Amino acid sequence: MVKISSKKKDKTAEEAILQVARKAFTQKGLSGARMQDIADEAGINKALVHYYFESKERLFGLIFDQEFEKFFSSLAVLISADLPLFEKIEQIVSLDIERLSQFPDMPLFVINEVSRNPEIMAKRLKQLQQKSVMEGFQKQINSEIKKGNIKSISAEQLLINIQSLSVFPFIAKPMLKKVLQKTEKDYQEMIQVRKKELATFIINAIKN
Amino acid sequence: MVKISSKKKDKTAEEAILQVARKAFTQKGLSGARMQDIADEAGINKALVHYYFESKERLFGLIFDQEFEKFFSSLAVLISADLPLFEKIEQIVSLDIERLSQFPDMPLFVINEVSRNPEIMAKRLKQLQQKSVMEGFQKQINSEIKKGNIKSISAEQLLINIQSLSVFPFIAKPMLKKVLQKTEKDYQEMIQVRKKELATFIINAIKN
DNA sequence: AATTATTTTAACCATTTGGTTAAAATAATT
DNA sequence: AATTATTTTAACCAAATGGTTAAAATAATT
Repeated sequence: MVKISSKKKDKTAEEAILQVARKAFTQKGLSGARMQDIADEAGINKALVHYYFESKERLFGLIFDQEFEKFFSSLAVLISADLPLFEKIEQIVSLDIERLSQFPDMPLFVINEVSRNPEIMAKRLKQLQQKSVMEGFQKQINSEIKKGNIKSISAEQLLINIQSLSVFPFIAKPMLKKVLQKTEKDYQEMIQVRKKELATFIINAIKN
Repeated sequence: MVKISSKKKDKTAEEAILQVARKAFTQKGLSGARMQDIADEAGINKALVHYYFESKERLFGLIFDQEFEKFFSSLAVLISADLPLFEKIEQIVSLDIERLSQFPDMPLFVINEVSRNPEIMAKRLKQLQQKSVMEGFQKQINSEIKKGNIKSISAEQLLINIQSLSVFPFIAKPMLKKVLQKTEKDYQEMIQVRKKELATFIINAIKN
């Protein structure tokens, strides 16, 4: 029988656990999340979590991999894309903010866990050939500098600037919300304004 | 006898605990830090930690207050200072990066704990009269816009941009270090370059 | 229908954790 | 020197935590 059957609305236990674990880990971190809570919220027994995922660390590892992927996926591709510099900046900012709006807990989670345990990145970063990506981007920038289109800047600093401007407002959201006394709706509107203005801000900063 | 006596090199137990606890909490967070570890590293008994600081939460609260203060202190003053806009931007960036170099763990710690428990800010933020500070800054910016010196931008967005560009490289340091394949020395040099270039970057972004 | 494999659970277990207590050591006061 | 107050410790404790085990429920296969 082709498995069209029975359950379909209620996802399998395995899926439920993953979904609940992601929420727990991204919000509370590795040390803050509780296996019992994950089991409870997934509506199953704690032993079943271990049955499917062995240990807290392994479950965490799976989640981390996926979130880490979200952080860097498509970014490397975009940086290497064959696009005019200013257009590339626009697309990176736009992509960043869309991605971050979709997964707001992701960057703080990844940054935190990498801070707690930097080694965790070693395995995950292998495939990304960062070096060639950065070199290519630097070439494009050097070319624009030589043409007199933009001021002198390193690919690294420009990239850090772009990511800082995109990511920080999501990482610091709860703090900024309080400091700026904004409601959730206000904050999201502010982010939308940013999405429009940020690329211009960056381009103005470097263009001659 | 005027207390010139005996101990002077070895700080009191209370001070030792605070120092060790700060390190533990800022590096591992509230849930990650262990009272036993704090006692061990301070070279005293765990009961003594409770004797001086009552509970983990209270000890944490003291540390948080101080780190929170570091985050915002002098910033509000500088924003309200009677300085030309561009000069003000230069000073804010400069102050930020010096402060962050001195307390590199502070921003991620504060952001994290506020994310975990936003209410924690309520009490601490009362005194800062943010509203008037922001309004004053907005006036200064509006004036510069009207004079045609800078492009249109809100005080909020400009401030978020400045803080993003300053703070993010410290928050994301372990990650960026790996991604950019930098040694500690390389990274610190990169930060120093930033300290010089950042104000210019921001000013270029807004000036006409 | 009987057997086998898979999924799920309840009941435990050892360790860790924040916290307490009562006594001991030390310092201050009389 | 004796008494009182403060600081420090060792030994506990209860709750929480990650993890295990053996049995029960369910699904798949024969």
